[in-house]
Amino acid sequence: MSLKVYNSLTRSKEQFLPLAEGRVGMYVCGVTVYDHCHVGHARVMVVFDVIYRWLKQLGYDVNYVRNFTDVDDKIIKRANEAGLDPKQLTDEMIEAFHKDMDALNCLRPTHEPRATLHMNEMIEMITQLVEKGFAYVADSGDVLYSVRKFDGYGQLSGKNIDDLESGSRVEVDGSKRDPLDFVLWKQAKPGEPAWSSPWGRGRPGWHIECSAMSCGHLGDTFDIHGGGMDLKFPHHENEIAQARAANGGGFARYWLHNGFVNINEEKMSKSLGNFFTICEVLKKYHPEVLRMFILGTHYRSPLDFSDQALDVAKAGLDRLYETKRRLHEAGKLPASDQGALPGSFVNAMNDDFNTPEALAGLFHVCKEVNRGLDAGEEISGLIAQFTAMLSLLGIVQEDAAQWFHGGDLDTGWIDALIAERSEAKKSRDFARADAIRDELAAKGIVLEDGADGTSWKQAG
RNA sequence: GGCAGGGUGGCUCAGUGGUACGGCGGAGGACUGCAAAUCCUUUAUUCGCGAGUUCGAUUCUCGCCCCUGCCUCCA
Repeated sequence: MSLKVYNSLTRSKEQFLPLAEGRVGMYVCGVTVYDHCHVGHARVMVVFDVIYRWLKQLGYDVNYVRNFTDVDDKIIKRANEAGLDPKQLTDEMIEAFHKDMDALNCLRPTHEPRATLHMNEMIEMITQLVEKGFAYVADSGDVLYSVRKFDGYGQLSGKNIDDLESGSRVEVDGSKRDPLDFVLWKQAKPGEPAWSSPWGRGRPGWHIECSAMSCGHLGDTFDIHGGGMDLKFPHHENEIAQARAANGGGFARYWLHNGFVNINEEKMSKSLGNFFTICEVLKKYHPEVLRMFILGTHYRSPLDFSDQALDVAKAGLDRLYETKRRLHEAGKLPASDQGALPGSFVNAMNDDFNTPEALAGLFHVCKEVNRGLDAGEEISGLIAQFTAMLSLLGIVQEDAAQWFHGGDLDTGWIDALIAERSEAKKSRDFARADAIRDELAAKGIVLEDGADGTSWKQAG
C-alpha cells in the first residue's frame, strides 16, 4: 500500500505522488520569533517531524524547508518593550526554538530560512506582481495585492470573495482599493527595521516571505505545504495568490493542515492567553511525554491539553519503557534500529499518517515481546520491529533505567537499602524487607523484584 | 450569516456497509514470601437524536440537537 494524504485543497484523501520520482519538496510554516513557543507550536513541529521521518522511511529524498518569520510588527513591538534590537530578540528566540525542538526530538529541517535573509527574493516577487498587474502601490506608499485580480482566490479555504466582504471584520483601510487586499510591502516608520526597495525603505508583509522562500528553495511547483489549520486563511490563501500570480507555477500540490491544541475545549492561543509554553510543560514532564501526547491523536483532530492527558501519555510510555528495560537487562536490545516495520504500522502511517493506529500496532508488538520474554522464546524479529517503530516515532529513546530513575543523580542510598533488603529477604526476614520497601515507597521509590535482582523506579 | 471539522465504553483515542483498534482505569486469575512489573481473562447488544436507502448502518443520504474552529494577528 502506498501513501495517502488528506489534501486540504481538494478536501479529500489522495494518493501521494511526488512531482519528481523519489524526491519530495516540503515547506512548513514555522514561527514568528518574538516569544517562546507554546504547545500549539509543539504540535505542528512534532506532526511534521513525523511526516518528514515517514517520507524518508518510504525512501524519498526529502527537502524539508521551515521558515522563521523574523521581521514583523509583533517583533518590533516586543523588541522595543524589552529595549532590544529586533535582531537580538529574534536570535534569542530562534535559539530557544531550537532548544525546544531538540528536546522534543524533532529532526532539523533541511533548510530553515529567515525572512530577513531573503529580501531580494521577496522584492523580486513583489516586482513581478506589480508588473503583472496583481499588485499596486497605494496612496500610503504600501504595496498591496489586489485580491480580485486573482481568479482562484478562496479555493483553499473554500471561501468566496463576496461572502468574505459581507461578513467582513476586516478594518476598512482608506488606501486599500478593496478591503480584502493585503500588504506585500510596508513603508517603514522612523526607527523601524527597513530595507531598500523600488517602493522606498520598508519591510515585507507577512505572506510574501513564505511564497518567496518556498518557491526559492523548492521551485515554483512543489509537493507539500503544511502548517496549522489557522493558517489556511488568510495566510495560505494569500501565499497561493502571490506565488501563482507571480510565477505561473502551481505552487504547492498537497496542503496538509494540523488541528489545534485546545484547553477546556477552547483553542490554545496567544490572544486568548490560555497557553502553556513548551519550556513550562517540560519543567513538569519529560519531552517524550509531550511528543507521545501529540502522537496519540490523529494530526487533523483537535487535541485537548490537560495534565490528565499528559499523565495518560506518560503511562503509555512507562509501559513501553518497562519492555525496553526488560530487553536491556536481558541483553537483547538490538544494536541497530533499522529493523523491518510491521505491516499494521506501515499501513497506519501510509493512511494519512495515522499515528494513533500506528501506536496500536506498537503496543501490540510490545505485548508480544513481553509474552515472548516471559516464555523464553526466540523473538529477535519482534524485538527489531519494536525498536524500529520507537525510533521512527522518536519516542522511548532514553536509557530505560534513567527514564524510571528520573533526574535523580544521588541514588547510592537507594542501592544500599535495596542491598540490605536483599539480605533480609535471603534470611527470610520479610518484616524487615517490607519495612525497607515501605520506607522507599514513602519517598516515591517503587521496587520491582525481577529474575535478575531488584530494580526501582520513581512513582508517578 | 458563510465555510470547515467534530459528537464512539469511567477517561482517552482509532476505525469500518456485516454489531467496534489501542492506551489509561476497573474486576478476576497466573507469577511473587507479599508486592511491583509482566502475562491471561474480563470491562460498549453499542458508536449525539430522528427518519430514509439496504438483507444488514456506528459507517451512506436527509433533517435536527450540541460542540469547536476559521471568516482580524494566530501553529
